[in-house]
Amino acid sequence: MLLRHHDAANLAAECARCGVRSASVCAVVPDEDIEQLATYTQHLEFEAGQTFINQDEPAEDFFVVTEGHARLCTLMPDGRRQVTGFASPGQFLGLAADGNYAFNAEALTPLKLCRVTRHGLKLLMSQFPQLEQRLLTEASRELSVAQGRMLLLGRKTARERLASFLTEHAGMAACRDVIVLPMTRTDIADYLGLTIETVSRTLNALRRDGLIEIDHVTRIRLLDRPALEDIAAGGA
Amino acid sequence: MLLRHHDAANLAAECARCGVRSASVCAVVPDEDIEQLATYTQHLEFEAGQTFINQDEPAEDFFVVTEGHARLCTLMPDGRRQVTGFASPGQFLGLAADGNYAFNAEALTPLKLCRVTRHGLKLLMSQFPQLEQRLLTEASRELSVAQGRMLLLGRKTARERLASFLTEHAGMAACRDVIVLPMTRTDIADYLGLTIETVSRTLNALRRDGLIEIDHVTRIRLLDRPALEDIAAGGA
DNA sequence: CGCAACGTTGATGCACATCAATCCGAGTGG
DNA sequence: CCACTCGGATTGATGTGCATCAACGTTGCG
Repeated sequence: MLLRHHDAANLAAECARCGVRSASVCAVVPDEDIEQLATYTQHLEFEAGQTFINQDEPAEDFFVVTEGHARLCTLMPDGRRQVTGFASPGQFLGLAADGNYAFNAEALTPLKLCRVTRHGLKLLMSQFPQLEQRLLTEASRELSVAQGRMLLLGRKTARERLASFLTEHAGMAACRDVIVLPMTRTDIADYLGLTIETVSRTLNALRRDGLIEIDHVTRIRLLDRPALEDIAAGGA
Repeated sequence: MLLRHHDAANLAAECARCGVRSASVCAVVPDEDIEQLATYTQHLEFEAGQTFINQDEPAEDFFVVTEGHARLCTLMPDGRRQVTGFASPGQFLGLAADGNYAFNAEALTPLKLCRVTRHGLKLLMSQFPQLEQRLLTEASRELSVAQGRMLLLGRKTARERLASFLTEHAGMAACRDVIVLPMTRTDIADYLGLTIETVSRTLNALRRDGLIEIDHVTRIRLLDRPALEDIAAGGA
C-alpha cells in the first residue's frame, strides 16, 4: 500500500491505515511533515458497544475508520432514535459538524480509528491541499446518499425500505449476493424508520416471496437481485 | 458590498450577486482572473415553475442562487415525490452530485442564479483555494441539516414535523415571528413526508391550540415560539 | 444449565393515507 | 363589477400500513 507522493488526498486515510510512522508513509513524506502528522493524529481502539462521539458535545475531532463498523445515530429526548448511517473502514466521521456533534457514534464491532483534531485537520489541509479536495468529494457523495435516504424515509414502504437496505449493502460488500450484517434488527429498524417487528415481518415476507434466504440472523442471501432493486426503486 | 482581497471564499457568490463585471469585483481581482471568471460563470433567470436541473442528467453545472426561491426534489417512477430541500439566495446547488444529478430543481418564484461548470469550478478552486474551503464548510453544514431531516422523516409525528418546519423557517427569515411561505401545501407535504390533507389538518390543530395564527394561506404568525420549538424537538 | 439479550409471531390499535366533496381566492373575460 | 373558472386548500368519512402490546422462540455465553 504505497502512497503516491503527489496524492496527499489519501494521506489521512493512509496514516490511519498504516500508523503514522509506518514505512510507506515515512518513505514519501518529509520528516518534518511526519512530525506534524504525529502531533495531530492519534490511533484509537474501541470495543463493540462503546460510544466515542457524543451528541451535543463540541465537535472538536475528526475521525477515519480503519477497522470495524460503527453506527451513527441521533436521539430524541424521549428515546426515539434515528440511525443516520453506518461507517465502515475508510469512511470519514465528523464532516457533518456544525459547532456541536449532531449525533452519537458507537462501535458495532471492535473498532479502530484515527483521530485528528479539527485544528490539526485545518493545518493538514493547508499543507496538503488535495486532502481538502478529497474531503469535499467525500462530503458531496455523502450529501447525495443523504438525499436518497430522505426519499426512503419520507416516501418508501416498509418492503421498499428493506429492499433498498439489502441491495445497498450488497452493492458495497463483496459483489456476492450473500451479505453479512454487522448490526442488530433494532439498528436496522432505526436506520429505516421502522420498528423491529416490521423489519422482521417484512424480511420474512421477502423470504416467502423467494427473493431472499435467511441463513442466519445476520447472514442473508439475495436470490433475485434485479427484482429487489426494482422493488427498492419503487418500480412495482 | 466590497470583496476583501484575500477572502476569495465568497467569490462565486459575489460574482453571482453583482454580476461578474461589477465594480466591486473588478476592483479587487486582477484582470486576467476576471477574464477567467467571465469564461466560467454565467447569469441565468427563470420564471416560477421552470425546471433547471433534471434528475438523472449528468451533473455538469454548479449553481448559486442570487434571487428567489427554488425547490429540490427527487421523484420515484410512480410519481411519489420527496422534496429534499428549498434553496434561498446565497445557497449553493449541485454540491450533492455524484455523477448524475439525483434531484430536480425548480423555480418556486422568479429566480436568478449564477451557473459555473464543474470544470470551471475546479479551475476557480485551484486559483482561489479559499473557495474550496468555503464549499467544504457549506457541505458540512448541509450534511448536518440532512441528518436532522432524517430524524424528522424517520421518527417525528406530523405535529412535530410541522412545528419543526415552522421554527426552521422562522429561524432563517427575518427574526420576526411572522413567516411567509413561498411554497404550496403540496411542497410542504412532500418536504415533510406527509400528505397535503395532513399538513392542512395539523396546521389547523396548531391554530386551535393557540400556537399559531394563519393570516393568509402563505402567511403564518408564530404565537408561542418556545412551545413550538419544544414540540419540534419532541419534548412533549 | 440457565439467564439475558435478541428475534419472531400474533392480536389489536391508531396515526396518517386515501377518497370524496366542498370551499376559497386569484385571474379572466364579458 | 360580477359571473366563471380553475388550481390550490380545507374538511369529512373511511381505509390501511405500520406501531404497539404481548407472548413465545432462539441464540450465545458464563
